[in-house]
Amino acid sequence: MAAKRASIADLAKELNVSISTVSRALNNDPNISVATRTRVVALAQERHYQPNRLAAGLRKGRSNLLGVMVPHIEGAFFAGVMHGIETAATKAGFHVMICQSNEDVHHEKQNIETLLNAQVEGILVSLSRTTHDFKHFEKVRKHGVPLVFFDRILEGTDVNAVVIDDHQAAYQVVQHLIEQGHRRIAHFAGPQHLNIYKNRRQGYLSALYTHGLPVEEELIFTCDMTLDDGVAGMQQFLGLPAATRPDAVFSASDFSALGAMQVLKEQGLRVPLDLALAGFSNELFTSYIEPSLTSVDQRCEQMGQSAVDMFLDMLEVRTDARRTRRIVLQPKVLIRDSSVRHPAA
Amino acid sequence: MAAKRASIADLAKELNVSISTVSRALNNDPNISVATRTRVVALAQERHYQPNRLAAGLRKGRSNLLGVMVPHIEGAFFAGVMHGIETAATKAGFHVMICQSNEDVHHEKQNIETLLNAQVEGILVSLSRTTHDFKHFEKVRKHGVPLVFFDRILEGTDVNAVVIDDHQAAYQVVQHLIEQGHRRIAHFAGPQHLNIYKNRRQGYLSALYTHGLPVEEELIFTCDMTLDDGVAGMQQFLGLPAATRPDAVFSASDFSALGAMQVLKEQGLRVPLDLALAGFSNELFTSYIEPSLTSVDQRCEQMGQSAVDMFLDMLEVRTDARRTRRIVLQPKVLIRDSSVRHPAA
DNA sequence: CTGAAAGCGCTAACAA
DNA sequence: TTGTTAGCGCTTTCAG
Repeated sequence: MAAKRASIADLAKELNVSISTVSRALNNDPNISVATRTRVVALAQERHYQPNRLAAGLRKGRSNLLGVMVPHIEGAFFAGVMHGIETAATKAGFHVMICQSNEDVHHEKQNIETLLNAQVEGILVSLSRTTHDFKHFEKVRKHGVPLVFFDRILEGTDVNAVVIDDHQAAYQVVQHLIEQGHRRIAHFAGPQHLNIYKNRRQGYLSALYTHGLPVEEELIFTCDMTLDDGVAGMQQFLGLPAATRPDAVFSASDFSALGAMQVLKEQGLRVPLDLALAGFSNELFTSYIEPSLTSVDQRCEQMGQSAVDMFLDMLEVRTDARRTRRIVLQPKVLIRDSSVRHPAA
Repeated sequence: MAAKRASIADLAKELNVSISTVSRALNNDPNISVATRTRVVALAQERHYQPNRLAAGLRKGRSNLLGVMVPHIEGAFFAGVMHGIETAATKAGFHVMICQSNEDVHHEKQNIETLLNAQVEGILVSLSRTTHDFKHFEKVRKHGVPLVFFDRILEGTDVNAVVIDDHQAAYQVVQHLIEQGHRRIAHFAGPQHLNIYKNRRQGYLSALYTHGLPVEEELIFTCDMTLDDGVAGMQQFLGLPAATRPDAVFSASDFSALGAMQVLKEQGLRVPLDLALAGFSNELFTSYIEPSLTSVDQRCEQMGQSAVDMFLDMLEVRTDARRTRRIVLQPKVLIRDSSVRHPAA
């Protein structure tokens, strides 16, 4: 079947008017009589006319495409951000083109190329875990394409970004742990070249410092934040002499916290009585496991929304692209059973 | 900054060759001398030339865009499918444009328009829960754009689709429950205009029938499959006279099963001892809650992959678009603690 | 209010 | 092997 799509030219011929008249009618140009507009619109409807965005885009130098690259789409966080982005972008008349880096710099580079020659008008990125340098993003700048990072950005770079206040969130979690009477608080830390893990670690350290607790290097386990890493980390902690063992663990990710919890259960240790636990990201399962896991809501939808807003701003004021901006969202600590010494009666 | 993007014409002028020569060099056309090709490629690199896909697409009547519409992106299932789609599409040289219907027919209609005039070359759809009729998809057919449904399709329609064998999966789950000694097996059923829920219900009924068990209408609770629905359903079952109460529940979704589990725990009832539970979808949390929840792996990645494959097929043999095809994937039942009477020692 | 015409960047005959 | 030319479908001056 595949009926050839009707074009503006087709409609024009059929109505005996010029191409530009049809175009105007269809684009709500004021310079056109109501009569002709009605005729045009009617026929367009009848012929199931669909404007060709490729052509319009080519002509106007716009594509109405917004590129998004995430490390992966699984998990509550990125799915939530994607939802926020999609909603905001659609409202602003943009289509969202999505791609995943699979936590791999190589993929990341390639995707940048791909997005660029799809003529996206902007790119929103959350870095892959294996990204240590920035060269592939220089190209984006050179092309004058607005670039907004969200959540994961490279430490020490000056880029437009929307992030949450990881430091503050970590600080609050650890402070809460201290208030619950814990004194030897351990930390599962992530790759320190990523802002998020660095800041969470700093927040952890700040809280200890402020409350006069010493920092014990042996209580900081740096890893990739998977469930298995959490298992390994907890096993390592349990291997310490009883006196130096932690009485609480603040993990920079929910998955590692879960791994730790599994180890504790296997060992017959009780959470939070024998050891308190807190994670990060408010993954769906944190509410459902037992005990429920204290975690941090990262405002994912809001983050997607803000990233799109920032992109739209940059689109308007292309000129002072020199000035970098940063939006910092306030996270929300969610206290749950895994960290409360005396659960409410 | 925003250096104007170099075009083929720019390169041509700078090299004193014709536009088509440059085009050929860049597209690996054999009809060109190695020397000129080298020169062209070199300059292209230096000028950070990016082909303009809008222009190429306009000319070739192709966009390299594949549209995907899902009800929402949260949850393990759709995220997994999206991953499969993105991977397969990228390999085939397509970009993925994503949009969500938010389980709302209205949105769904609108998104179809949007995708169509973005000139996508195909559309992959999983229906919104509130979709009861098909009109808005007729338009897609009329435009000759390949349309592939996955997972959720409308009952009684003849469309290209890739689904899992929900009937079979449900049958196996219920059979397993029967083998565990359960005799009064209840069912949380979803909206019956959707194939997936209808088939799961049929599978449930088949299993009962095959094993000589009666169907009790009061043991079938039809709802929207949310966590709250599961709570309500379980409460209703617990309200039945002791003698007619179910001893197992097969829920067509993990969330409802979880809701049921929560109610049981509150009531001090033990799973699976007092009542066995099974869900559907293999949501992440099903492995992590206690007891772990028996569920069904829907082969999400594979589904995405197959949907893209089907689309690619349709692209090639546009002619016999009359013949509809269906790919049926085999699901995998995951037996976990929530349904096993005597857990392995 | 309407039409003619140029051109966005690229590809693909057809010539040379 | 290279160049010339004609559009893909649309927007947008500039004339009328």
